[in-house]
Amino acid sequence: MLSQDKRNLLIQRRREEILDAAKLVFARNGYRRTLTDTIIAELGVGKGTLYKYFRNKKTLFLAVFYRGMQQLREVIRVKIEPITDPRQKIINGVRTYFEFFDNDKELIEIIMQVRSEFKDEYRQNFLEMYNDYIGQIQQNLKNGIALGQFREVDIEKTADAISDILQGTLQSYYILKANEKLADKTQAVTALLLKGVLKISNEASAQSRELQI
Amino acid sequence: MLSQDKRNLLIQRRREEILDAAKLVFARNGYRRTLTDTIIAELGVGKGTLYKYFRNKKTLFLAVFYRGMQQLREVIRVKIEPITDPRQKIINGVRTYFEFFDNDKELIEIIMQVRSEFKDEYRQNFLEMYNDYIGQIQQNLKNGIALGQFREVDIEKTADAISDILQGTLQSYYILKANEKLADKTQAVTALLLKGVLKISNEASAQSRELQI
Amino acid sequence: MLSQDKRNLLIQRRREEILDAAKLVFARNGYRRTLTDTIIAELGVGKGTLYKYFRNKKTLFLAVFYRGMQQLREVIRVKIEPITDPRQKIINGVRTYFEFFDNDKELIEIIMQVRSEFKDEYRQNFLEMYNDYIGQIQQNLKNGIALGQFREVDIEKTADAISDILQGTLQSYYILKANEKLADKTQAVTALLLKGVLKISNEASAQSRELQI
Amino acid sequence: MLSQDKRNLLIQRRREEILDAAKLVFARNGYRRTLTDTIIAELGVGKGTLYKYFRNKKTLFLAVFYRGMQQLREVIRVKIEPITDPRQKIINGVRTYFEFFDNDKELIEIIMQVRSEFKDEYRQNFLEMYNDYIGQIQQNLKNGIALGQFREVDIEKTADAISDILQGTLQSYYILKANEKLADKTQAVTALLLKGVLKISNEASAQSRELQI
DNA sequence: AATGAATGAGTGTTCATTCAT
DNA sequence: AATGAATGAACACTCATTCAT
Repeated sequence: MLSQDKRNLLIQRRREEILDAAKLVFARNGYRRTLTDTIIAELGVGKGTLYKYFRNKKTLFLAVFYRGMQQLREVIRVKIEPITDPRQKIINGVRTYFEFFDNDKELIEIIMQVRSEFKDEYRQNFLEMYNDYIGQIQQNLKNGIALGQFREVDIEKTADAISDILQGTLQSYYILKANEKLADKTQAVTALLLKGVLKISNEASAQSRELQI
Repeated sequence: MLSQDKRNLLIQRRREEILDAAKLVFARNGYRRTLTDTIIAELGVGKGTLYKYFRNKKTLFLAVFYRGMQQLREVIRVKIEPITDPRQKIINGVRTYFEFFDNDKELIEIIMQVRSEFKDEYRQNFLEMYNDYIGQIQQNLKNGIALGQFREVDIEKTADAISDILQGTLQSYYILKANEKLADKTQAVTALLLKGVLKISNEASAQSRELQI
Repeated sequence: MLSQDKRNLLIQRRREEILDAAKLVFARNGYRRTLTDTIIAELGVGKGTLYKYFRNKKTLFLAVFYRGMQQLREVIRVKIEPITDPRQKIINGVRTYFEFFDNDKELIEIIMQVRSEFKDEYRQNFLEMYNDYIGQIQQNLKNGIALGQFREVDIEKTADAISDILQGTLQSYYILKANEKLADKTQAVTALLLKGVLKISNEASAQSRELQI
Repeated sequence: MLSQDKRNLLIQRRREEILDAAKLVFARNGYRRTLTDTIIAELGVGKGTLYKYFRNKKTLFLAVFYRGMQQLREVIRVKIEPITDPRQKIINGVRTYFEFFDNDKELIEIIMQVRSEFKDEYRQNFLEMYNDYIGQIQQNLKNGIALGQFREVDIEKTADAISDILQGTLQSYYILKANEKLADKTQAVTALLLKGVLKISNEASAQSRELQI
């Protein structure tokens, strides 16, 4: 009889193995086209084992997603939260976000699948991330404005827009399966976020009053 | 007996009716959860009729999608292509894009579904739109730079980033089902695209060289 | 296009065919051991057809049961209800009940299966039959007593006991698969119900007061 | 190290504990719906232990049943066999039978389950009980007739009918889950068995010849 | 041309039983 | 002797598509 500790360790390890195999197969085939048979074949375990660890296919799939989101949160917490300079925070935030997904491309597929297959679950998770993520962007904008670095933008809407450009970049990367790395887009995205396309902001700002927005 | 023309007209009308009903049901339930039975119930025709007009469920779904994309292209062609001033083109482009989807929210759902269910078909369509859409953004950036309005940005990557922010905005709108209109985001998105968040671009630009990007 | 009437007729006929095949297979193998595949093989139709007519296996099984109970009720209504003489009603009632099941032995199996697999559904049906069945036995006892034919028995409990002897006979017949007919038991059962085993009731009755009951 | 005797005693005790837990769970949920997991949870032992004592679920279930039948036989042997007066034997037999099941209601559920799930095993057991049970009823009828207490009934069929009324009473009690005790039915059942419903047997007997049986 | 009854391939999930520790 | 993690055979049910009328 194994000690309880050893047993728990093995169970935990097995759980992770299942999540790894499932992530691989779900990312390759999509949620619907993935057969539980394919996952267990990948794993080399019996079907009962799968169902011992996860109640059903949906639960397994969402567990893969939640684990990924947890890992993203952790990276944000470690690499981005400590940064205090608002400009630097945007720059590093964008790069870190992109690098995270460069290192875990399967997770992009998983996220896209969750969005369309389990919109409710995705929405809830998305809202939960507001604190760690959009909330932080908002705070960063506030800090930048207070320090005189940033223009007095509409904080909420601008934070949304910044979040959206990241999501959108991920999305188009997912669709086009570009061979380049996401992180290669850091420069262009960051420059756009920080400086926009206009040559001289102030002047542009003056002129834009004449423009019909 | 109807004349051939009249018959064709009727057939065309019936085809549109089917697409309308299918769009409604697909948007409401998603592609997978939509039953052909639900579509014909919405239509009030027999199942054979559906299959007379569309080879299968997938074809019908993609036809709904293609029709929507065609309509978007048409709007872009009429409302955006004629604009020559680069700044104005960005501003109006964003607004027009958002207003188009405010007027056809079901299409947002359809697009999101196509993306995850039929990635290949979506990719192909996406690439086809490059000429009308990303290609136009690139041309606009070139024009703006030539006219001295825009900074000398990396045209391809910046165009991608602009496209991504629109896609991302659509995406987050889709997820959060915000009650506000998409068009309400025009100001914030446009300001970000044009001016970025930095207070004084040139100065910021100078400083950013010190920043680690 | 078939007329609506003709269509309904065909649907009704098909429904009955399915019930017949299902009764055969359920009676032969029992509810649990019956595969839907076996039923459709017996029928020679596709599986979808089965599920078009009956929502699931349980519904189909209970439909077989309910149809049988309906037929029993009908036989009781036609052959037993009209009888007015209390003694004759008991005699004919027992015989009719036994003959009904001699003519539909599969139904005995179905009833036994329902009892143990779907006790709740059986109980409800049993209670519903009280009006047509136990209620009638009670009324018959009352009439017999009023006419001076019957002793002044406890009507409710005696009616239950009469019902129980019929159920029990069915039950033991089911278990022992006797080759003889149920109806052959009519004489013995009826004699017991009417006269008991004692030689002279009155005397016995007197004596039985001394007995410890 | 335990002595062989002590070990055997422990094994025997453990076996009884398993049977007790299994009876409880089988009676509560029925054979099919009972999971071996539920039984071991009730017991607080591992699954391997269960299978050490009983080859499989069916064997365990039938062991519960056989133990109950054995106990019934023992009660009959002790309480009924010694009775010599035929009338008293019927009266006490019915009461003893009912009281036995009042004291072990779970066994009623077990018996009903065995009947429909393992008809063959039940039939065999039923036949084995003929000697102790139906055989005894037949002998009692013979004795009653010889003593002049009982009418000259068809011994086999009447014995069957008497057995059937007991089975049927058990059955309807099982279905209706009456709150009253089975033993409360003794009077009505016994009266029916002994005296029937007719007021004056002899006269009735005469008249019944005119009746169509 | 329109209908809708019939089809049947495809798949997630359960749970009794085994056996390595 | 006892454990409980692992097993995998078994099976009900769905729904896009067809085709006879």
